[in-house]
Order: sequence, then structure tokens, then C-alpha cells
Amino acid sequence: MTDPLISPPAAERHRSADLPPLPVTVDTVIFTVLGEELRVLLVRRAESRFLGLWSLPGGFVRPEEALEAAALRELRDATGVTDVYLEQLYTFGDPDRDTRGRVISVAYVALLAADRCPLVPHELEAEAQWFSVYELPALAFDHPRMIQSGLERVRTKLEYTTIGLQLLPATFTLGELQRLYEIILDRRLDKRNFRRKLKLLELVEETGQKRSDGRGRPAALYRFRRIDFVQLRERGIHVPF
Amino acid sequence: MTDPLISPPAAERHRSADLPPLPVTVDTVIFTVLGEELRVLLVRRAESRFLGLWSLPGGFVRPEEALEAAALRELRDATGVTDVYLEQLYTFGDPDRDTRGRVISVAYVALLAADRCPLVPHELEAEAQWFSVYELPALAFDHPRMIQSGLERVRTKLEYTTIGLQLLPATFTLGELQRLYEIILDRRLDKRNFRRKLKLLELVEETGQKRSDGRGRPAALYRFRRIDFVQLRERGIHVPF
DNA sequence: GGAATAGTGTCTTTCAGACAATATGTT
DNA sequence: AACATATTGTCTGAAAGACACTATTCC
Repeated sequence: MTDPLISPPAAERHRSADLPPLPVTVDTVIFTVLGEELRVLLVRRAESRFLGLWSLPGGFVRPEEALEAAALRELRDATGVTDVYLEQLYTFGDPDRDTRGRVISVAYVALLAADRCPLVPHELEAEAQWFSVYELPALAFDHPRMIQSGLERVRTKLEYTTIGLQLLPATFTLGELQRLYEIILDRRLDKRNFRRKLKLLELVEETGQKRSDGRGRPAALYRFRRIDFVQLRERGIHVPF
Repeated sequence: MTDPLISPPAAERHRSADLPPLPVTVDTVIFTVLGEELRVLLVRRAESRFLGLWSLPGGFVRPEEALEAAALRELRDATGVTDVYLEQLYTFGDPDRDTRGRVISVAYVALLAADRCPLVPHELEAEAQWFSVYELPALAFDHPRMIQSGLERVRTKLEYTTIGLQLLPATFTLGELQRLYEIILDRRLDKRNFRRKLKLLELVEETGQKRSDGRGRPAALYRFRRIDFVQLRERGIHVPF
């Protein structure tokens, strides 16, 4: 049905080392849940060619820099945050994806708890903003695809990993945790079923304290249990951190 | 807790366009199930620096070539096969992953049905071979990691997608399909449970023919049903082709 | 007491896993 | 008849989904 094995001479197989190298960038889809909305950080492009368009924080990879290190550096430059959950998403390399010329972009997904989100000062609002994923402005390049792809990744992994825990402060109520899930998944969850599953997973434990926001019954505060990762994996739960 | 938003001047954010571009390659972990074993195709390196080492088929991406197109081209050059299931795996970019210097490698996973595998003629056995994933020779670069990573991807997706169907000929028996799964997952499956699930999924249908290999009761031949992908996705089954 | 939110238990259905006997072909 | 492989159904336990009432705090 197919040709027999064809093995070109090594000289031909590796002559390609002569081929010109390519510009490589990293772009990060960084999510947070802020104000009851799932948001993504966008920065304003200042290049004349894309003036007015927003884009994901990112930039070129330096010659001796690991990809993830480049993503972290760009994120630090854009937000001041250093300790962020980061996961490689996909590499976009279509020849015409960047109108400036051929650029390979390694996309990452990052998650940042709302209480660690840098507040955007008024004078910088024109430079960077947290946008609802449902109300995105005009975006440069193929960044809409990247965001879509990142969103799917986060939603999928939310259900079988513990990445959701990246998005909450050190202590939280079960109601807050459930709302987090509802906001990301964009659907309502049953309170009792949600809590039953949490109890089964044994991922969180009570701190013993309660929090009252002034109205209604105060809720118990929880924290994440520090569990042996190996043990979690054995229980079929993926732990990405 | 973290610094307020810091947004460097655009000039600084994009001055990195001055940074030297990087060599970008694609490498493909191509699997098949042949002779009751899960195998991966390796090619012999002829560069003096890595003489004697085997490596995954791959090569440099051309200036105007999409990443997937580059992977397909290298695969065609190495095997003669053109119509292959291909899926991006991960991008490896550590500065020291390639001893020749800094090279970014976009890794792909491919699946090829045994009846479409190019047979390796004797005079070429030194050039390319299908190796059992459990008996790999000395490999160049970080290719062991790539193979490991590809193996995990295939095993994971085998359970919730239809990629397994890529590895069988047009018609097959349920016994063959089950053996395929057992070989990839490296564990025994219960025959009745396996068939029950298959029936539930409605992915395959009888052709009406039977195949006898001379001993034992002849088995019914099946083929894949052509199902609406949308319909499958609604049933929670991922269809990667 | 009313408003608001937190907290809790049961029933039903579905799916996964364990398990063995019968059917159909060959020699 | 002996052999080899194909085909089929039941029981059990775990988890998911649907569903409503009581508890605590603040005003």
C-alpha cells in the first residue's frame, strides 16, 4: 500500500542545519477569577503596526533561556508576579500566523489567584487589563485561538486535577470554591454533590475558623491539605504542581 | 503580596525582535503495533558526532513550512507513508537538550497501522528500524523523554478517544482490537467487559464476514462505523481525526 | 421574625470490575 | 472426539446526578 522504507542519505537529512533559524516567542494565557468572572490578562500593543490591538503577554525567547523561563520572565515583566502555576499549552507555528513574518509561538497557560492579581493602576489601564473571557477586545495575531485553547485546557483539567486550587487564596470557604468551579465551567453545580466529592477526595481540611461577610450564616474556612503527590496519583488524581 | 502591575515601555518589550532566531526542528514519535509489540520507529544517526546512536525521525522546519507539514514531510522521507494520524505532543526547548547547540524541538506523536508500516529491507536495517518500546537502543538528545511522553499520551488518549482505531486495518476482529489495547496499555483486559463497552459506544459494526486463521472458531470481522463527530463529542467521546 | 447564606442525607441510575459456561470452527 | 478460539450475561460495588429541608447569623 505504501512505499518501502526510504531513508535519504544522512547528508541530505541533516543538511537542513543550513536552513535559517526562526524567531521563537512565548505567549501566556493567564487566567484569574475576579469579580465573579473568568478573566484573562491582556496587554496593549504599542507597535505601530498593531496600535490599539490587545495581545497576550509574551515575547521572544532569549538564546540561552528555557521556554518556561522565558514565559515566567515575560509574565513577571507584565505583572510583577513570580510564583505562578504555568503549563505548556501548544505551539503555534503556521507561517502566516504573525503578520510581521514567520514566528513560532510556544503558548503557555497560567493561573493566578485573585488575591495575587496585580491591581491595574488607573494610569496603566491603557497598558494592561484583566478582560472577561466572554468580552474580549480585538486581539492581535492568532491570540483568540490561543485563549480558546487555553480555556478548553483549564476546563478539562479542572475536572480531573487540582489546578483549581491555584486560583484561591490560602483559606477559603466551600462556597467560594464551588463558585470558582461554576465560573470557570460556566454552569451551576449541585451544592451537596460538590461537597460530597470534595470530602471523598480529602483535598481540603477545615482551619477551625469561620468567616462572616455580614449577612447570612458564617462559613467555615478551609485550607488545602498537603498530600503526598504519589498517593494522589495512585488515586487517579492528577496533581500538576 | 506582589508588586503592582509593571508594564515596561513597548520599546523594551519588543526590542527582543533583535534577538537571534533559533533553530527549530520537529521530531516524531511514531508508534505501531507489530508482532504483538508496541514499537516506535527509529533512524540511525549518521553524523559523526552521534555515530551509532538512534534517534526519532525529524529535522529542521523550513522557513515557510507549517510545523505539522514539516513533521509529515520528515515522516514521508523516513517511511514513504503520507496519510498518517499526527498530533502535536510537546515542545522541548531546554538550552542544553541538544549537544550541537540550542535547538527547539516540537515533538509529534504519530500512529500507523501495522499493515501500512513500511517493511524494512535487509540492506536498510542499519538505517531505520521498528523497536519495541521496552527494548530501546541508545538514543540521541532527549529522545528517551520524548518517547516516554508520547507513550503516556497514547495510553491516556486510548482510553477516552478513538485513536486506537488508527492502528488497525480496515477490517478486524474484536479479538484483534482487544489485543491492540492490551499491548498498548501493557495489561490484560476482560473480554466481556471490553465487548460490552464497545457495544455501548457503537463505534464498530459487523461486516457480515468472518475470518478463520485455521484454528479455533472463526471470528466475525468488524469495521469502524462512520459516525457524526459532533454526535460523538456530545457523548463525551473525543475524536481526534 | 425575616432575610441571607451554610450545611446536611437519600434515592436512583450508571458504569466498572469480577467472574464461567456455551458455541463454532478445525484436525 | 479433542482442540482452539469466539461469543455471551449476571452480580456487585462505586460514583454521579437529582432532589429539600434544617441551621446559624445579622438586621
